[in-house]
Amino acid sequence: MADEATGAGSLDPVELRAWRGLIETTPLLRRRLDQLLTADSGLTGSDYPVLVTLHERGDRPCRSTELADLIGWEQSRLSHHLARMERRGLIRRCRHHADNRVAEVHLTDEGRAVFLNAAQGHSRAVREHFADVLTVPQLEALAEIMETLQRHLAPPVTD
Amino acid sequence: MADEATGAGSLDPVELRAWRGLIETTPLLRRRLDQLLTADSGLTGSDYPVLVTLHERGDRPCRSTELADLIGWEQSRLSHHLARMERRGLIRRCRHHADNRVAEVHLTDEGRAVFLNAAQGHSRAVREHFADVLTVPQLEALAEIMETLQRHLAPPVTD
DNA sequence: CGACGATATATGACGCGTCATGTAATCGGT
DNA sequence: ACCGATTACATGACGCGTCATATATCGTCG
Repeated sequence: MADEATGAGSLDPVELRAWRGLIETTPLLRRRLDQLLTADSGLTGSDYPVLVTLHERGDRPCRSTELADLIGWEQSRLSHHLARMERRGLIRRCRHHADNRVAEVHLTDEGRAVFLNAAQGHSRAVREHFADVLTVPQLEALAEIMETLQRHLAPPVTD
Repeated sequence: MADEATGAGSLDPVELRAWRGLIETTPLLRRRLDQLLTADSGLTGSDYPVLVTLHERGDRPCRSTELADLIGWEQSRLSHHLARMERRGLIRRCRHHADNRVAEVHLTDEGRAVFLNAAQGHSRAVREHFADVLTVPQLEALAEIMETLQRHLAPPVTD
């Protein structure tokens, strides 16, 4: 077994190209877009999904756990991030009247404004650095690939 | 202009599926593999490329900047990470005799051993959660997609 | 009512990654 | 030999994300 245990290891060339490409390129892409977003709105890449989700819900308040589910984050990650966002005045957390454990998350006026102001540019950036660079079949293939990978990561309950 | 500025924004459904799939699934995949790697070797996902690269170079020492280039990391990221790895006894840094600025990075015996011991399992995990889940055409498509994206991120010098 | 388990969220510690900055050594011209 | 520029690397501060744990509240059973 002392072949090339280089991490490349037992992966053949296509597998390796795909794997390394995915694992190396995705963070670069994310970072680039984060930088653009931050430059023109002061938001970070992590703020974005939170703001999108809250905005989509309009006035209906959103409890923390529910928000975490919608975004697909761990609860503690969300808690930390909400703390940072609250400090910056983007959101507010208030206690639920009936159940004092739950925190209802609200977009502040400023949060909403900043988000609305950022959304256009962000979408444009995603197009420019991602969507417009690929063909439609490539986008379809990518979407399917990601869905496949995700299905295998989260084995259906009671696997 | 007050259409759906939801971040979905001006992206059509395929674009959105592909984008969100990529941006959400990749970190999950990375995390899963990191957990497996850590569980069975004590290495983190970030240690891996460093060890691979040093191992591939065999005995030829590697200066810090060169290593950063090979891996594709920022210099300061590598410096921080080498500090952590050095603390754990995986690598060593020594000053170059001729040019006292450069730090030559060496794999320690333990580092090499831990890496060799981890490589098999890691490759297997990559197969299991990634390569084996996709078809060969999907792997090829993915590799090409990533190469395309990367080309567009790093505009050839003197764009 | 009161203890107890479950639920909702917060917090602390720690590794990771970025940006800005610091420090030391070398190079190049004069 | 000297001085400014450049190179190589380290460091500090800070936001991010995870894991383990704390805290408060609620539900329920006796």
